Amino acid sequence: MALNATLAAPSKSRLAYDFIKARIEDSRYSPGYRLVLGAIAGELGVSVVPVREAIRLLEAEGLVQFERNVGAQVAMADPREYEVTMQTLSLVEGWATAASAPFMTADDVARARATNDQLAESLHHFDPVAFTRLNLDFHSVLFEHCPNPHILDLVDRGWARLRALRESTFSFVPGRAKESVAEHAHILDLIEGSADPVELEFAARNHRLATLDAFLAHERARLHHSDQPTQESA
Amino acid sequence: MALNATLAAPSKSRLAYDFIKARIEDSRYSPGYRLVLGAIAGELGVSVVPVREAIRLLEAEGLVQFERNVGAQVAMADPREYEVTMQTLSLVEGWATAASAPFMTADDVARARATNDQLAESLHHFDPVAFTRLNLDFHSVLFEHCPNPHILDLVDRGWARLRALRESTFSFVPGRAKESVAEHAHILDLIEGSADPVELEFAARNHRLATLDAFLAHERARLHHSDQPTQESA
DNA sequence: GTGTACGAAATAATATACGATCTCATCACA
DNA sequence: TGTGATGAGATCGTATATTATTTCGTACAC
Repeated sequence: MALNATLAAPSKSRLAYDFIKARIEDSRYSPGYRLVLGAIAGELGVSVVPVREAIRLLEAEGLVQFERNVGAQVAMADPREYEVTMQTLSLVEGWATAASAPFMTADDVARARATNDQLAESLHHFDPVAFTRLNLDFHSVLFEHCPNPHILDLVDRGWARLRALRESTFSFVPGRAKESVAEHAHILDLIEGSADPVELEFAARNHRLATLDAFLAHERARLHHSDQPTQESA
Repeated sequence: MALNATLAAPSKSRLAYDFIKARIEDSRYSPGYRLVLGAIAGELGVSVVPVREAIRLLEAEGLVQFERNVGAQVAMADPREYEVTMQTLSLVEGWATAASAPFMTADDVARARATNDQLAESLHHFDPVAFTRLNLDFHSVLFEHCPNPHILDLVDRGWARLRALRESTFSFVPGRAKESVAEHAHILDLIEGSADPVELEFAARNHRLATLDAFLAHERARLHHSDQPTQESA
Protein backbone atom coordinates (compact mmCIF):
# COMPACT_ATOMS: atom_id res chain seq x y z
CA MET A 1 0.00 0.00 0.00
CA ALA A 2 1.39 3.33 -1.03
CA LEU A 3 0.51 5.29 2.06
CA ASN A 4 4.07 6.46 2.32
CA ALA A 5 3.89 9.22 -0.22
CA THR A 6 7.47 10.24 0.37
CA LEU A 7 8.71 7.01 -1.15
CA ALA A 8 6.34 6.83 -4.08
CA ALA A 9 8.52 7.28 -7.15
CA PRO A 10 7.02 9.54 -9.77
CA SER A 11 5.93 7.85 -12.95
CA LYS A 12 8.25 8.08 -15.92
CA SER A 13 5.71 10.12 -17.83
CA ARG A 14 5.45 12.56 -14.94
CA LEU A 15 9.22 12.73 -14.80
CA ALA A 16 9.38 13.58 -18.49
CA TYR A 17 6.56 16.10 -18.16
CA ASP A 18 8.26 17.97 -15.33
CA PHE A 19 11.63 17.76 -17.03
CA ILE A 20 10.45 19.28 -20.29
CA LYS A 21 8.14 21.83 -18.73
CA ALA A 22 10.85 23.15 -16.44
CA ARG A 23 13.20 23.55 -19.38
CA ILE A 24 10.61 25.38 -21.42
CA GLU A 25 9.74 27.73 -18.58
CA ASP A 26 13.32 28.70 -17.80
CA SER A 27 14.12 29.01 -21.51
CA ARG A 28 16.74 26.31 -21.68
CA TYR A 29 14.36 25.08 -24.36
CA SER A 30 13.43 28.30 -26.08
CA PRO A 31 10.64 28.88 -28.59
CA GLY A 32 11.18 26.85 -31.73
CA TYR A 33 13.49 24.34 -30.04
CA ARG A 34 12.89 20.93 -31.49
CA LEU A 35 11.83 18.23 -29.02
CA VAL A 36 13.14 14.92 -30.34
CA LEU A 37 11.58 11.97 -28.57
CA GLY A 38 14.60 9.70 -28.67
CA ALA A 39 17.01 12.36 -27.52
CA ILE A 40 14.95 13.36 -24.49
CA ALA A 41 14.28 9.72 -23.66
CA GLY A 42 17.99 8.97 -23.74
CA GLU A 43 18.81 11.98 -21.60
CA LEU A 44 16.26 10.93 -19.01
CA GLY A 45 17.04 7.22 -19.15
CA VAL A 46 13.50 6.24 -20.07
CA SER A 47 11.85 4.98 -23.22
CA VAL A 48 10.10 7.11 -25.79
CA VAL A 49 6.58 6.15 -24.72
CA PRO A 50 6.35 8.29 -21.57
CA VAL A 51 8.20 11.11 -23.29
CA ARG A 52 5.66 11.16 -26.07
CA GLU A 53 2.84 11.21 -23.55
CA ALA A 54 4.41 14.16 -21.74
CA ILE A 55 4.81 16.09 -24.96
CA ARG A 56 1.21 15.55 -25.96
CA LEU A 57 0.07 16.87 -22.60
CA LEU A 58 2.26 19.91 -22.98
CA GLU A 59 0.76 20.40 -26.41
CA ALA A 60 -2.71 20.46 -24.86
CA GLU A 61 -1.49 23.22 -22.56
CA GLY A 62 -0.19 25.19 -25.48
CA LEU A 63 3.45 25.04 -24.44
CA VAL A 64 4.54 23.00 -27.42
CA GLN A 65 3.39 22.68 -30.99
CA PHE A 66 3.07 19.24 -32.42
CA GLU A 67 2.81 18.03 -35.97
CA ARG A 68 1.92 14.54 -36.92
CA ASN A 69 4.80 12.41 -38.15
CA VAL A 70 7.08 15.38 -37.90
CA GLY A 71 7.57 16.11 -34.26
CA ALA A 72 7.23 18.71 -31.58
CA GLN A 73 8.82 22.04 -30.89
CA VAL A 74 8.49 24.62 -28.17
CA ALA A 75 5.64 26.97 -29.08
CA MET A 76 6.72 30.02 -31.00
CA ALA A 77 6.68 33.34 -29.20
CA ASP A 78 5.10 35.81 -31.54
CA PRO A 79 3.37 39.01 -30.44
CA ARG A 80 -0.04 37.68 -31.41
CA GLU A 81 0.38 34.70 -29.11
CA TYR A 82 1.46 37.01 -26.33
CA GLU A 83 -1.61 39.17 -26.89
CA VAL A 84 -4.01 36.25 -26.83
CA THR A 85 -2.39 34.75 -23.75
CA MET A 86 -2.53 38.06 -21.90
CA GLN A 87 -6.19 38.53 -22.81
CA THR A 88 -7.08 35.10 -21.54
CA LEU A 89 -5.10 35.56 -18.39
CA SER A 90 -6.69 38.96 -17.75
CA LEU A 91 -10.08 37.31 -17.88
CA VAL A 92 -9.45 34.37 -15.56
CA GLU A 93 -7.11 36.23 -13.24
CA GLY A 94 -9.58 39.05 -12.83
CA TRP A 95 -12.29 36.63 -11.82
CA ALA A 96 -9.99 34.64 -9.56
CA THR A 97 -8.88 37.79 -7.77
CA ALA A 98 -12.41 39.02 -7.20
CA ALA A 99 -13.58 35.61 -6.07
CA SER A 100 -10.66 35.21 -3.68
CA ALA A 101 -11.02 38.59 -2.02
CA PRO A 102 -13.78 37.66 0.44
CA PHE A 103 -11.58 34.91 1.82
CA MET A 104 -8.44 36.97 2.22
CA THR A 105 -7.25 37.62 5.75
CA ALA A 106 -5.66 40.81 7.02
CA ASP A 107 -2.41 38.89 7.07
CA ASP A 108 -2.78 38.01 3.41
CA VAL A 109 -3.22 41.66 2.54
CA ALA A 110 -0.21 42.60 4.64
CA ARG A 111 1.90 39.99 2.87
CA ALA A 112 0.81 41.31 -0.50
CA ARG A 113 1.66 44.87 0.53
CA ALA A 114 5.09 43.78 1.69
CA THR A 115 5.71 42.04 -1.61
CA ASN A 116 4.56 45.10 -3.50
CA ASP A 117 6.99 47.20 -1.46
CA GLN A 118 9.76 44.88 -2.56
CA LEU A 119 8.58 45.34 -6.13
CA ALA A 120 8.77 49.10 -5.70
CA GLU A 121 12.24 48.66 -4.27
CA SER A 122 13.36 46.52 -7.19
CA LEU A 123 12.55 49.32 -9.64
CA HIS A 124 15.85 50.94 -8.78
CA HIS A 125 18.02 48.10 -10.02
CA PHE A 126 16.85 46.63 -13.32
CA ASP A 127 16.34 42.89 -12.83
CA PRO A 128 13.61 41.30 -14.95
CA VAL A 129 13.91 37.88 -13.37
CA ALA A 130 13.54 39.14 -9.82
CA PHE A 131 10.69 41.42 -10.83
CA THR A 132 8.83 38.58 -12.49
CA ARG A 133 9.22 36.37 -9.44
CA LEU A 134 8.04 39.02 -7.03
CA ASN A 135 5.18 39.81 -9.37
CA LEU A 136 4.05 36.19 -9.27
CA ASP A 137 4.38 36.17 -5.49
CA PHE A 138 2.16 39.21 -5.30
CA HIS A 139 -0.55 37.88 -7.53
CA SER A 140 -0.42 34.41 -5.98
CA VAL A 141 -1.58 35.86 -2.70
CA LEU A 142 -4.44 37.56 -4.50
CA PHE A 143 -5.93 34.47 -6.09
CA GLU A 144 -4.82 31.67 -3.81
CA HIS A 145 -8.24 31.48 -2.14
CA CYS A 146 -10.07 31.21 -5.45
CA PRO A 147 -12.93 28.78 -4.81
CA ASN A 148 -13.12 27.55 -8.40
CA PRO A 149 -10.34 25.03 -9.09
CA HIS A 150 -10.90 25.07 -12.85
CA ILE A 151 -10.30 28.78 -13.05
CA LEU A 152 -7.33 28.58 -10.71
CA ASP A 153 -5.88 25.97 -13.02
CA LEU A 154 -6.41 28.27 -16.00
CA VAL A 155 -4.57 31.02 -14.14
CA ASP A 156 -1.66 28.67 -13.54
CA ARG A 157 -1.58 27.69 -17.17
CA GLY A 158 -1.62 31.31 -18.23
CA TRP A 159 1.37 32.11 -16.07
CA ALA A 160 3.23 29.04 -17.33
CA ARG A 161 2.54 30.13 -20.86
CA LEU A 162 3.83 33.61 -20.17
CA ARG A 163 7.03 32.20 -18.77
CA ALA A 164 7.40 29.99 -21.83
CA LEU A 165 6.90 33.03 -24.06
CA ARG A 166 9.86 34.67 -22.34
CA GLU A 167 7.55 37.21 -20.79
CA SER A 168 10.42 39.60 -20.21
CA THR A 169 10.98 39.88 -23.95
CA PHE A 170 7.55 41.34 -24.32
CA SER A 171 6.44 42.96 -21.17
CA PHE A 172 9.37 45.15 -20.23
CA VAL A 173 8.28 48.47 -21.59
CA PRO A 174 9.95 51.56 -20.14
CA GLY A 175 7.93 52.99 -17.30
CA ARG A 176 5.40 50.21 -17.19
CA ALA A 177 6.78 48.50 -14.09
CA LYS A 178 6.25 51.62 -12.02
CA GLU A 179 2.63 51.93 -13.13
CA SER A 180 2.19 48.27 -12.34
CA VAL A 181 3.25 48.75 -8.74
CA ALA A 182 0.78 51.62 -8.37
CA GLU A 183 -2.03 49.48 -9.77
CA HIS A 184 -1.16 46.73 -7.31
CA ALA A 185 -1.62 49.20 -4.47
CA HIS A 186 -4.97 50.25 -5.88
CA ILE A 187 -6.13 46.63 -6.05
CA LEU A 188 -5.15 46.10 -2.41
CA ASP A 189 -7.07 49.22 -1.44
CA LEU A 190 -10.15 47.86 -3.13
CA ILE A 191 -9.78 44.55 -1.32
CA GLU A 192 -9.34 46.19 2.05
CA GLY A 193 -12.32 48.40 1.40
CA SER A 194 -14.47 45.38 0.46
CA ALA A 195 -15.18 46.99 -2.87
CA ASP A 196 -17.82 45.82 -5.29
CA PRO A 197 -16.68 42.48 -6.74
CA VAL A 198 -17.19 43.64 -10.30
CA GLU A 199 -15.09 46.73 -9.68
CA LEU A 200 -12.36 44.55 -8.24
CA GLU A 201 -12.57 42.08 -11.09
CA PHE A 202 -12.12 44.84 -13.61
CA ALA A 203 -9.31 46.46 -11.67
CA ALA A 204 -7.41 43.17 -11.80
CA ARG A 205 -8.35 42.55 -15.41
CA ASN A 206 -7.39 46.02 -16.56
CA HIS A 207 -4.13 45.83 -14.66
CA ARG A 208 -3.05 43.04 -16.95
CA LEU A 209 -4.57 44.55 -20.05
CA ALA A 210 -2.66 47.75 -19.34
CA THR A 211 0.58 45.79 -19.49
CA LEU A 212 -0.53 44.33 -22.79
CA ASP A 213 -1.53 47.73 -24.17
CA ALA A 214 1.80 49.20 -23.15
CA PHE A 215 3.53 46.44 -25.09
CA LEU A 216 1.35 46.87 -28.16
CA ALA A 217 1.85 50.64 -28.19
CA HIS A 218 5.58 50.18 -27.73
CA GLU A 219 5.63 47.65 -30.54
CA ARG A 220 3.76 49.94 -32.88
CA ALA A 221 6.11 52.80 -32.10
CA ARG A 222 9.12 50.60 -32.68
CA LEU A 223 7.83 49.35 -36.01
CA HIS A 224 6.97 52.89 -37.05
CA HIS A 225 10.28 54.48 -36.17
CA SER A 226 12.65 51.96 -37.69
CA ASP A 227 11.26 49.75 -40.40
CA GLN A 228 14.33 47.58 -40.34
CA PRO A 229 13.44 44.29 -38.67
CA THR A 230 16.32 44.38 -36.18
CA GLN A 231 15.15 42.77 -32.97
CA GLU A 232 16.95 44.30 -30.05
CA SER A 233 16.41 42.01 -27.11
CA ALA A 234 16.92 43.16 -23.54
CA MET B 1 3.45 13.80 -49.68
CA ALA B 2 0.21 14.04 -47.76
CA LEU B 3 -1.40 16.80 -49.76
CA ASN B 4 -4.45 14.65 -50.21
CA ALA B 5 -6.08 15.35 -46.90
CA THR B 6 -9.11 13.27 -47.77
CA LEU B 7 -7.04 10.11 -47.71
CA ALA B 8 -5.01 10.87 -44.60
CA ALA B 9 -6.04 8.27 -42.07
CA PRO B 10 -6.40 9.62 -38.55
CA SER B 11 -3.79 8.50 -36.11
CA LYS B 12 -4.69 5.67 -33.78
CA SER B 13 -4.46 7.95 -30.78
CA ARG B 14 -6.82 10.42 -32.46
CA LEU B 15 -9.15 7.57 -33.26
CA ALA B 16 -9.20 6.49 -29.64
CA TYR B 17 -9.64 10.06 -28.44
CA ASP B 18 -12.64 10.69 -30.67
CA PHE B 19 -14.10 7.30 -29.87
CA ILE B 20 -13.98 7.75 -26.12
CA LYS B 21 -14.97 11.41 -26.13
CA ALA B 22 -18.02 10.75 -28.27
CA ARG B 23 -19.13 8.01 -25.93
CA ILE B 24 -18.67 10.19 -22.87
CA GLU B 25 -20.58 13.07 -24.40
CA ASP B 26 -23.56 11.02 -25.47
CA SER B 27 -23.58 9.16 -22.15
CA ARG B 28 -22.92 5.71 -23.52
CA TYR B 29 -20.04 5.98 -21.08
CA SER B 30 -21.72 7.66 -18.13
CA PRO B 31 -20.08 9.23 -15.08
CA GLY B 32 -18.17 6.62 -13.10
CA TYR B 33 -17.88 4.21 -16.03
CA ARG B 34 -14.56 2.46 -15.85
CA LEU B 35 -12.27 2.91 -18.87
CA VAL B 36 -10.15 -0.22 -19.17
CA LEU B 37 -7.26 0.23 -21.57
CA GLY B 38 -7.19 -3.29 -22.90
CA ALA B 39 -10.92 -3.47 -23.43
CA ILE B 40 -11.08 -0.24 -25.41
CA ALA B 41 -7.96 -1.17 -27.36
CA GLY B 42 -9.50 -4.50 -28.30
CA GLU B 43 -12.77 -2.90 -29.32
CA LEU B 44 -10.95 -0.43 -31.55
CA GLY B 45 -8.44 -2.89 -32.93
CA VAL B 46 -5.44 -0.92 -31.74
CA SER B 47 -2.88 -1.40 -29.02
CA VAL B 48 -3.06 0.06 -25.55
CA VAL B 49 -0.48 2.78 -26.16
CA PRO B 50 -2.64 5.18 -28.19
CA VAL B 51 -5.63 4.44 -25.96
CA ARG B 52 -3.66 5.42 -22.92
CA GLU B 53 -2.55 8.61 -24.60
CA ALA B 54 -6.14 9.48 -25.48
CA ILE B 55 -7.28 8.90 -21.92
CA ARG B 56 -4.56 11.11 -20.48
CA LEU B 57 -5.59 13.90 -22.82
CA LEU B 58 -9.20 13.52 -21.79
CA GLU B 59 -8.06 13.66 -18.20
CA ALA B 60 -6.39 17.00 -18.89
CA GLU B 61 -9.72 18.25 -20.21
CA GLY B 62 -11.48 17.10 -17.09
CA LEU B 63 -13.66 14.54 -18.80
CA VAL B 64 -12.09 11.57 -17.08
CA GLN B 65 -10.47 10.96 -13.74
CA PHE B 66 -7.29 9.00 -13.67
CA GLU B 67 -5.52 7.26 -10.84
CA ARG B 68 -2.07 5.85 -11.06
CA ASN B 69 -1.88 2.08 -11.32
CA VAL B 70 -5.60 1.89 -10.88
CA GLY B 71 -7.14 3.23 -14.04
CA ALA B 72 -9.48 5.79 -15.44
CA GLN B 73 -13.18 6.43 -15.15
CA VAL B 74 -15.55 8.98 -16.59
CA ALA B 75 -15.56 12.02 -14.33
CA MET B 76 -18.23 11.95 -11.66
CA ALA B 77 -21.18 14.27 -12.05
CA ASP B 78 -21.77 15.84 -8.71
CA PRO B 79 -23.50 19.19 -8.17
CA ARG B 80 -20.28 20.87 -7.12
CA GLU B 81 -18.64 19.92 -10.39
CA TYR B 82 -21.64 21.24 -12.26
CA GLU B 83 -21.44 24.51 -10.36
CA VAL B 84 -17.75 25.00 -11.03
CA THR B 85 -18.13 24.14 -14.69
CA MET B 86 -21.02 26.55 -15.12
CA GLN B 87 -19.09 29.34 -13.39
CA THR B 88 -16.11 28.83 -15.63
CA LEU B 89 -18.26 28.67 -18.72
CA SER B 90 -20.14 31.81 -17.72
CA LEU B 91 -16.84 33.64 -17.56
CA VAL B 92 -15.34 32.56 -20.88
CA GLU B 93 -18.63 32.48 -22.75
CA GLY B 94 -19.50 35.97 -21.59
CA TRP B 95 -16.22 37.30 -22.87
CA ALA B 96 -16.43 35.35 -26.12
CA THR B 97 -19.91 36.67 -26.79
CA ALA B 98 -18.96 40.28 -26.17
CA ALA B 99 -15.80 39.94 -28.23
CA SER B 100 -17.65 38.33 -31.12
CA ALA B 101 -20.43 40.89 -31.29
CA PRO B 102 -18.60 43.52 -33.33
CA PHE B 103 -17.96 40.94 -36.04
CA MET B 104 -21.50 39.64 -36.24
CA THR B 105 -23.41 40.30 -39.44
CA ALA B 106 -27.10 41.08 -39.72
CA ASP B 107 -27.49 37.58 -41.11
CA ASP B 108 -25.84 36.09 -38.05
CA VAL B 109 -28.30 37.90 -35.82
CA ALA B 110 -31.19 36.74 -37.97
CA ARG B 111 -30.02 33.16 -37.75
CA ALA B 112 -29.75 33.42 -33.99
CA ARG B 113 -33.25 34.86 -33.77
CA ALA B 114 -34.63 32.05 -35.89
CA THR B 115 -32.95 29.49 -33.65
CA ASN B 116 -34.35 31.20 -30.59
CA ASP B 117 -37.81 31.06 -32.13
CA GLN B 118 -37.38 27.32 -32.53
CA LEU B 119 -36.34 27.16 -28.90
CA ALA B 120 -39.52 29.01 -27.92
CA GLU B 121 -41.47 26.57 -30.06
CA SER B 122 -39.84 23.57 -28.42
CA LEU B 123 -41.06 24.68 -25.01
CA HIS B 124 -44.46 23.19 -25.82
CA HIS B 125 -43.22 19.64 -26.17
CA PHE B 126 -40.71 18.62 -23.50
CA ASP B 127 -37.59 17.35 -25.25
CA PRO B 128 -34.33 17.96 -23.36
CA VAL B 129 -32.10 16.63 -26.12
CA ALA B 130 -33.59 18.85 -28.82
CA PHE B 131 -33.54 21.84 -26.49
CA THR B 132 -29.90 21.31 -25.67
CA ARG B 133 -28.97 21.04 -29.33
CA LEU B 134 -30.86 24.18 -30.31
CA ASN B 135 -29.36 25.95 -27.34
CA LEU B 136 -25.85 25.11 -28.54
CA ASP B 137 -26.78 26.24 -32.06
CA PHE B 138 -27.94 29.56 -30.66
CA HIS B 139 -24.87 30.22 -28.59
CA SER B 140 -22.51 29.00 -31.32
CA VAL B 141 -23.63 31.84 -33.53
CA LEU B 142 -22.96 34.26 -30.71
CA PHE B 143 -19.34 33.35 -30.12
CA GLU B 144 -18.22 31.95 -33.45
CA HIS B 145 -16.41 35.17 -34.37
CA CYS B 146 -14.48 35.27 -31.10
CA PRO B 147 -11.03 36.58 -32.02
CA ASN B 148 -9.23 34.80 -29.19
CA PRO B 149 -8.72 31.11 -30.04
CA HIS B 150 -7.68 30.17 -26.50
CA ILE B 151 -10.92 31.45 -25.07
CA LEU B 152 -12.96 29.88 -27.84
CA ASP B 153 -11.28 26.59 -27.00
CA LEU B 154 -12.20 27.03 -23.35
CA VAL B 155 -15.81 27.60 -24.36
CA ASP B 156 -15.76 24.38 -26.37
CA ARG B 157 -14.32 22.49 -23.45
CA GLY B 158 -16.94 23.89 -21.13
CA TRP B 159 -19.74 22.72 -23.38
CA ALA B 160 -18.13 19.30 -23.75
CA ARG B 161 -17.90 19.06 -20.01
CA LEU B 162 -21.53 20.00 -19.59
CA ARG B 163 -22.56 17.30 -22.02
CA ALA B 164 -20.43 14.80 -20.13
CA LEU B 165 -22.09 15.85 -16.89
CA ARG B 166 -25.44 14.97 -18.42
CA GLU B 167 -26.43 18.59 -18.42
CA SER B 168 -30.08 17.72 -18.61
CA THR B 169 -29.89 16.02 -15.22
CA PHE B 170 -28.97 19.30 -13.67
CA SER B 171 -30.24 22.14 -15.71
CA PHE B 172 -33.86 21.25 -16.31
CA VAL B 173 -35.58 23.22 -13.64
CA PRO B 174 -39.28 23.95 -14.10
CA GLY B 175 -39.78 27.30 -15.77
CA ARG B 176 -36.13 27.97 -16.42
CA ALA B 177 -36.22 27.20 -20.13
CA LYS B 178 -38.79 29.90 -20.75
CA GLU B 179 -36.70 32.50 -18.92
CA SER B 180 -33.72 31.35 -20.91
CA VAL B 181 -35.43 32.09 -24.21
CA ALA B 182 -36.34 35.57 -23.00
CA GLU B 183 -32.73 36.23 -21.97
CA HIS B 184 -31.56 35.11 -25.39
CA ALA B 185 -33.79 37.72 -26.97
CA HIS B 186 -32.40 40.36 -24.64
CA ILE B 187 -28.83 39.44 -25.61
CA LEU B 188 -29.70 39.76 -29.29
CA ASP B 189 -31.25 43.16 -28.64
CA LEU B 190 -28.03 44.31 -27.01
CA ILE B 191 -26.00 43.07 -29.96
CA GLU B 192 -28.23 44.77 -32.50
CA GLY B 193 -28.10 47.96 -30.48
CA SER B 194 -24.30 47.82 -30.35
CA ALA B 195 -24.50 47.95 -26.60
CA ASP B 196 -21.56 48.58 -24.30
CA PRO B 197 -19.30 45.50 -24.45
CA VAL B 198 -19.22 45.14 -20.69
CA GLU B 199 -23.00 45.23 -20.52
CA LEU B 200 -23.15 42.53 -23.17
CA GLU B 201 -20.50 40.44 -21.45
CA PHE B 202 -22.47 40.50 -18.23
CA ALA B 203 -25.75 39.79 -19.94
CA ALA B 204 -24.23 36.64 -21.42
CA ARG B 205 -22.47 35.74 -18.18
CA ASN B 206 -25.54 36.25 -16.05
CA HIS B 207 -27.66 34.29 -18.47
CA ARG B 208 -25.63 31.22 -17.66
CA LEU B 209 -25.32 32.02 -13.97
CA ALA B 210 -29.11 32.35 -13.80
CA THR B 211 -29.41 28.77 -15.02
CA LEU B 212 -26.94 27.72 -12.36
CA ASP B 213 -28.77 29.66 -9.66
CA ALA B 214 -32.08 28.12 -10.68
CA PHE B 215 -30.53 24.70 -10.28
CA LEU B 216 -28.97 25.49 -6.91
CA ALA B 217 -32.23 26.93 -5.58
CA HIS B 218 -34.13 23.94 -6.89
CA GLU B 219 -31.59 21.62 -5.28
CA ARG B 220 -31.84 23.37 -1.93
CA ALA B 221 -35.61 23.20 -2.04
CA ARG B 222 -35.51 19.52 -2.89
CA LEU B 223 -33.10 18.74 -0.07
CA HIS B 224 -35.16 20.78 2.34
CA HIS B 225 -38.52 19.25 1.54
CA SER B 226 -37.54 15.61 1.60
CA ASP B 227 -34.47 14.81 3.64
CA GLN B 228 -34.39 11.27 2.39
CA PRO B 229 -31.50 10.94 -0.05
CA THR B 230 -33.57 9.32 -2.78
CA GLN B 231 -32.27 10.44 -6.11
CA GLU B 232 -35.10 10.59 -8.55
CA SER B 233 -33.55 10.73 -12.00
CA ALA B 234 -35.50 11.91 -15.01
C1' DG C 1 21.70 25.78 -64.03
C1' DT C 2 17.21 24.30 -62.54
C1' DG C 3 14.11 21.00 -61.42
C1' DT C 4 12.76 16.23 -60.43
C1' DA C 5 13.40 11.38 -58.98
C1' DC C 6 15.30 8.39 -56.03
C1' DG C 7 17.14 6.41 -51.83
C1' DA C 8 19.23 6.53 -47.32
C1' DA C 9 18.98 8.31 -42.71
C1' DA C 10 16.27 10.20 -39.11
C1' DT C 11 12.28 10.26 -36.67
C1' DA C 12 7.64 9.40 -35.31
C1' DA C 13 3.76 5.96 -34.52
C1' DT C 14 2.34 1.93 -32.73
C1' DA C 15 2.39 -3.13 -31.64
C1' DT C 16 4.10 -6.43 -28.55
C1' DA C 17 6.00 -8.07 -24.35
C1' DC C 18 6.99 -8.09 -19.67
C1' DG C 19 7.42 -6.47 -15.10
C1' DA C 20 5.01 -3.76 -11.40
C1' DT C 21 1.11 -2.66 -8.75
C1' DC C 22 -3.37 -2.86 -7.24
C1' DT C 23 -7.78 -5.31 -5.96
C1' DC C 24 -10.34 -8.59 -4.01
C1' DA C 25 -11.48 -13.02 -2.42
C1' DT C 26 -9.97 -16.41 0.75
C1' DC C 27 -8.35 -18.17 4.84
C1' DA C 28 -5.95 -18.33 9.37
C1' DC C 29 -6.22 -16.82 13.80
C1' DA C 30 -7.71 -14.18 17.78
C1' DT D 1 -17.43 -12.48 14.46
C1' DG D 2 -13.82 -9.54 13.26
C1' DT D 3 -9.09 -8.54 11.67
C1' DG D 4 -5.06 -9.15 9.18
C1' DA D 5 -2.11 -12.06 5.97
C1' DT D 6 -1.77 -14.19 1.46
C1' DG D 7 -2.08 -15.12 -3.25
C1' DA D 8 -4.37 -15.12 -7.79
C1' DG D 9 -6.14 -12.33 -11.31
C1' DA D 10 -6.73 -8.00 -13.40
C1' DT D 11 -4.81 -3.99 -14.94
C1' DC D 12 -1.49 -0.55 -15.45
C1' DG D 13 3.37 1.25 -16.75
C1' DT D 14 6.90 1.20 -19.77
C1' DA D 15 10.86 -1.01 -22.38
C1' DT D 16 11.77 -2.93 -26.69
C1' DA D 17 10.94 -3.83 -31.47
C1' DT D 18 8.80 -3.01 -35.77
C1' DT D 19 6.62 -0.32 -39.22
C1' DA D 20 5.41 4.08 -41.46
C1' DT D 21 6.51 8.63 -42.69
C1' DT D 22 9.26 12.48 -43.51
C1' DT D 23 13.43 14.83 -44.66
C1' DC D 24 17.36 15.68 -47.09
C1' DG D 25 21.21 14.75 -49.95
C1' DT D 26 22.60 13.15 -54.45
C1' DA D 27 22.29 12.12 -59.08
C1' DC D 28 20.18 12.47 -63.27
C1' DA D 29 17.42 14.71 -66.98
C1' DC D 30 16.16 18.67 -69.37
